[in-house]
Formats: sequence, structure tokens, C-alpha cells
Amino acid sequence: MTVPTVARRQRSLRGAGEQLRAEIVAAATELLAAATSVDEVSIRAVADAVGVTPPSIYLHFADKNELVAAVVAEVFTQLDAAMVEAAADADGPMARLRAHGLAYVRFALEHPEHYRIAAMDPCPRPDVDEVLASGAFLHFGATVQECIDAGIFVGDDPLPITLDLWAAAHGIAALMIAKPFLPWGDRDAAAERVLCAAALGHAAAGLVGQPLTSQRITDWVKRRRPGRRTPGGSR
Amino acid sequence: MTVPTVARRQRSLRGAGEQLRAEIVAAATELLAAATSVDEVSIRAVADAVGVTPPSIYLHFADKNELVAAVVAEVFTQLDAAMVEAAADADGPMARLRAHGLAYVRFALEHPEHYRIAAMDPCPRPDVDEVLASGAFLHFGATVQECIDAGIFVGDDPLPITLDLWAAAHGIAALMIAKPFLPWGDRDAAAERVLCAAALGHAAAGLVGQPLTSQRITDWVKRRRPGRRTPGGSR
DNA sequence: TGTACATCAGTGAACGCGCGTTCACTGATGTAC
DNA sequence: TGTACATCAGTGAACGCGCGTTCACTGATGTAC
Repeated sequence: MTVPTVARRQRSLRGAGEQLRAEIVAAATELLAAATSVDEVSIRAVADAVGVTPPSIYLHFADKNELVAAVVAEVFTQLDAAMVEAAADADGPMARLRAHGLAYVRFALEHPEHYRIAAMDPCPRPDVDEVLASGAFLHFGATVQECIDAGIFVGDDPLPITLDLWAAAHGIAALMIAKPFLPWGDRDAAAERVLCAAALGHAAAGLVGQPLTSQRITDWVKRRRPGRRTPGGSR
Repeated sequence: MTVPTVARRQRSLRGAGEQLRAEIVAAATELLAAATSVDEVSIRAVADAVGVTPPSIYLHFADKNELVAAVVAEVFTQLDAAMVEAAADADGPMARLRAHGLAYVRFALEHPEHYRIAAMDPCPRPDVDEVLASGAFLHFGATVQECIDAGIFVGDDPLPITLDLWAAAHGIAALMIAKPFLPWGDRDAAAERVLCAAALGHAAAGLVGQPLTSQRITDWVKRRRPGRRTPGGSR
């Protein structure tokens, strides 16, 4: 009863063999959206969805890892497009930063399995450039640089701040995906809270002017909040 | 050539059958520390490490998921112990919060595969109480409450702040695990930066006193940073 | 004190499955002469 | 214009593997009478 799900695909015309590649990536991307793990989507299932036999996959990909890598690249491209579009109308660097971050988390929540394989699963082929040179990372880093230029963040190098803010966005997105049953309340609001806190924290860290320690944070807050309830009551 | 790795285990004495259970969990925990995914550790491998045959596993666990769940519970217990120990000597709620957070990230980086199955992989048996009632979450939440009591954070309910700060810790830990090849620099320093920024951000959010928006953040920074480079130069 | 029986902590062998991948082949399309 | 050949885009069938899980069995230990 292994009847193909989809009618057999018409063979590509001569010279148009590469067309199958795109169809395979598209089908794998779609199947992975409904799976819980990469292992749940087999080469056979992908071939079946395209309307082709399993060995045909190997005309375009050396092995399954290479196919998954192609899907990841595709996902990164879509993520970047969503982030760029979201930031298009934003006014000022901080608003752009917020738009990028929110779009990032939203994309992750809307495509949790794609996000999982792209950002949470072990990398089958760890390629630093695939991340650092991706559109999403470059656009986000550029916005961080704009925030530095605007005096909102302090620093010579946008890279650490970019990684830190990325970690914040990743944290709330990944945790909501891995533990969806926790009392997140409104997910958009939670994402906004975490992102704004991270941004404000980095901005305030620039105001503090020295490397942060728990003592400096406590002092800084106390100085700005005089007269309010004094500590000491807690054991 | 499936020679057992370990000498056959001495059969438990009558009435001491439960002892095997603990040995199975310990062996599974150890094997998972060296794996990249749960699928890489088979029931056979666990049985072999214990010195027992595969069906014996099923005397104590209904299926593989249940065994993995037991390992996750074990990991959570160890994580809590590490966090509690780290915070023992800390002076004041903010220092305790920092100690908790740093210990959390360090535990994750020292046991990346344990952390992965406990906090990054899809939950086989999603149990909200297993997280919210875990020692780690309770201790962390209690420290957040202390910070509120001390006037560092503002809020009636520690839960959202706890989740937000957890997301920050999870973000940097999970990203370093999933993308170890990125230019993190000193990992402890990066963790400290992210955690302090999140804590300071939430503290500062309390000072702002209204829900954060990108405009409020920008204004707030500008007000506190007069005379410094004015924006407008960026396209 | 002896013996039949129950229980407990396992074992040994196998079932059935789905997977990634390979290999030899096919048949339509284009090309050289 | 015809024909032999090369190429391309696939196919069909199978290999070999490791896995989770099940089932009937074993043999030591304890217990009832």
C-alpha cells in the first residue's frame, strides 16, 4: 500500500534537470514544517511528495544532510525577508531593531519546526559563514550599528551586542517552542518584553559606563529610586 | 561482534529489583552525555552499559520515552543543585540572581547534550509541573521575588520576570550549544553580559514605569545622555 | 524437616519495520556524420 | 534525410542495518503446609 501520494511528476525536459532540485527543496521544506524532527521526514517521503522515486534525490544531493542544509538555507532566506519587510516602515534605529526582533520571534513561532532545524538542532555541517554572512544576521548587525551611531548603544564593535540581542530573541523563541505549555500569556507581549528589556539593558549598560556587576546594577537602581522601600527585610 | 562492553551484572537480590532502575537511569544519563541526539542512544546500548539484556529495561520503563523522561528529571535535579550551590555564598538578591543565572549557563555548557534533551528538544511528555515545580524554577523564582522585595524589580507577580530572565539565560546557553562555531569570545563573559543586560533591562523598565516601546527606550537614553553625539547622520 | 509451589529478576531469540543508499537499467531527446 | 550514437533524467529493485519491542522461558529465592 505504498501508493504515491502525488501523481508521478512529468519528467523534466532535457537541460532542465536542475528544476527538480528546487522542487525537492520545496517539498522537503513543506514536509519538515509538519514534522517534529528531521528524522521524521524520510528521503522516501520527500521523493513521494515530489512525485519521483528515492534515487532521484541523489541526482541533486550527495546525502540527506545536504538536502537538510539546503532547507536550512531556504529557511534563513525566508527569515531574512520577514525581518527586512517588518523593519521597512520602522522609524529610527531602535524601532528598526524592535521590528527585526519581533519579526524574528514571530517567524520562529509561525514556523517552529523550520526554526528548530535551523537554530536549535545540531548543525550537520557547521559553517560559520552561513550564519554570519546570512542576510538576517547582516541586516540585524547593521541596525545594531545604527543604534551605536545614534548613541543608544555604546561600543566600537557591533558584533558582541548583535550576538547578545540575538541570544535574547532566540531565548524567548526557542523556549516557547520547546516548552509551549508554560504560562507565557500573550506570546507577542512576552517577546516584546524580553526584547525591550535586552535592548534597554544594553543601553543602560552603556550609561553605567563600566562592566556590569550585580553590585553596580543594585547601586544604579537604588540611586535612581531614592525613598522607595529599602531592602534588608528579606532574610 | 556484539560482545557486551561491560561484564554481566550480578542479578539483584530478591526484593531489590528497583536497584536496577537507578543503574539504568545512570547509564542512560552517561551515554546521553556523549551523544548528539536521543536517537543515538539505543535501548540496547543502555542495557549493554548496565550489563543486562534489553528486555530488562522494560521491567522498569514502559518505553524509551519514559526512560528519557527519567533522565531529564535527573538532569533537572543536578541543575538545581548546581544553581543552589552557586548562590549559597552570594550576598544580596541581585548577586544571588546572577549566581543562579551563571550557574545555569555553565551547567548547560558543561553538559550540552543533557541540556539539549532537557530544554531544547521536543518534550516527549510535556508536563507543566515538571518544569514549574522543579527545584531550579522554584529557587530562581524565589530569588526574583527577593529582587522585587528589595525594590530592584517592579511587579506584583514574579512569574513573567522569571520567565523573561530564564529566556535570556536559555538564549545564550542554547545558542552557544547549537552554534558553537560563532565568535563568542569568552563564553563566561558573554553569559555574564547577556544576564546582566537582561536584569538591568528589567530593573530599568521598572524605572521607566510604563510599558516599554522603542520610542520610550530611545527617549529615556537620550534624556540621560545629553550632549553626546546626536543622531540624524544615518541614512 | 521436607517438599511442592509461587514469585521475582531477569534471559534468549526473534519480529517487523523503515530507513539511507546503491546499482544496473531504461527510454526519450538531441547530435554527428 | 537517415541512422548510429551519446547524453540526460530519471526508474525498479534490492541491500544491509539497527532499532524498539514482545514473547515464552529460566533458575534462584522465598514460603506454606
